[in-house]
Amino acid sequence: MPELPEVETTRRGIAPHLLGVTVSRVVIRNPSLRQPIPADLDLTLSGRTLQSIRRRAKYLLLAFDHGCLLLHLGMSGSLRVIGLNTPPGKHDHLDLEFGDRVLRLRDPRRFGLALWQPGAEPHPLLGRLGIEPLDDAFDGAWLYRASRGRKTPAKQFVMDGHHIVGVGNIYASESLHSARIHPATPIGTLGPRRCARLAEAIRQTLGAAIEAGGSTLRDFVHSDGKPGYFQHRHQVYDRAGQPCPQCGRTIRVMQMGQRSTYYCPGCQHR
DNA sequence: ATCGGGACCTGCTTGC
DNA sequence: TGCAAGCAGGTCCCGA
Repeated sequence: MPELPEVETTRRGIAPHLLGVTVSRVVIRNPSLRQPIPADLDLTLSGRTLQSIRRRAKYLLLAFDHGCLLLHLGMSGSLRVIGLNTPPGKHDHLDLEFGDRVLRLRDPRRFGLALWQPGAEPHPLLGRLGIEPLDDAFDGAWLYRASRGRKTPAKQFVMDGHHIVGVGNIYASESLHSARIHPATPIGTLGPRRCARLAEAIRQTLGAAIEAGGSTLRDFVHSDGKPGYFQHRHQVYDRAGQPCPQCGRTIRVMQMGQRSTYYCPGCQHR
């Protein structure tokens, strides 16, 4: 499920219900995520008060005074705040109980993560992450500098979290379409103006999706509904064979780096 | 150093 | 209707 907009929507959805509240118990039903959930997490967190929830890339960082719980939703994860004693489903692997409410992690494919990082140091997994696309520092000049000499296709570059974080398969296709750049264009061949267009398209696409997600925040608790932006009509993603909303040409799909890549042969050029 | 491919998992859709 | 193949929004690790 989650690309950056859903992770950010999740953060905003759960934070008001949990900030400043003390963990009463941790229940691990199935520790087998991409890495095992630490078996002693109950011991680590019980009695501790949640200080903040931040996001870095697609990681959610739940900070306590003695360390930080890292959550990642992988391909299929989701988090809900529900009432205590709500019966768990088959793929509800982890509960953080906060008195009368529960933060529940569901993840059918189990590509997610729940890891504990003691102390104030950031977890090593965060060490090699690229720039946040919504940071002021991310702009056309940054992209131009970072991409010189590279032959990687533009789509793979913007999806590589060591360069730019949070741009997943959907928003990579959408951003490139918005910037009118063919996904296979070697990133290093883009000039300053196309770099500026692409950077702006990424910021704009992600920003709009977060805003759309915000419209469903009030339903976030007790709900299994998908965030609003997910019902939103994408311009090219998952629309192969349909007409491009911009120019009417037929949208195509190709494989790039094992992922389906949607583009419009009319709008997007190398 | 950079890049591509395989690996990790389950569930849903598609096609025979 | 049943079954197998193919595909899905992420990331890490390996080898060329």
